[in-house]
Amino acid sequence: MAKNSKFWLLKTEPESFSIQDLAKSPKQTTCWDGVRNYQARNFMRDEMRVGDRVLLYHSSSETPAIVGLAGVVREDYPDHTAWDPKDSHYDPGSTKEDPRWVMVDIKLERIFREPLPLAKLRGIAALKEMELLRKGSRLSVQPVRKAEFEAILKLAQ
DNA sequence: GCCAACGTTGGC
DNA sequence: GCCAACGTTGGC
Repeated sequence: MAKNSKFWLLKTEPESFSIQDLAKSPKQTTCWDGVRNYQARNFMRDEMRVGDRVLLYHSSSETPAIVGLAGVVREDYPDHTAWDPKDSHYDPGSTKEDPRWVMVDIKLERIFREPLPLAKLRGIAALKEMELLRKGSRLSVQPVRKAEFEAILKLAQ
């Protein structure tokens, strides 16, 4: 792990793309497409770097939970799904000359043996200020503090 | 399915 | 630039 690597949490709805789907992907790698929120995009575009560590979170599922670990293997490049009129994330405002949305590639590192449910995380003192646990938090790409990341790894072992 | 908390859009 | 209306996210 690079010295200056940062930590992130990425949300996904397992019904559309789960960590199990990532495990079955070629090279266990996927492009993280479909992000259509400026703040989330800016994190991907301006701060996510190869080697950064990523927590994967299943949202809108029966038991919302952090389910595993991944790493950034390719930095920001245009999200081509924004150009596809048939894609649910189509954005006519994004052109090939001036792409509005970006994505990164992530590679699976591991699936936690036991997912860490939101309800459990709420009881952990070290995570009190975690963005994920903030009321009304909706960011699908969010930074995670080093201490938070380490506390979560500890819970997952 | 409900609804709180957001982000975006567009009239003025 | 304000802000109401609307759409979306996501836990419960």
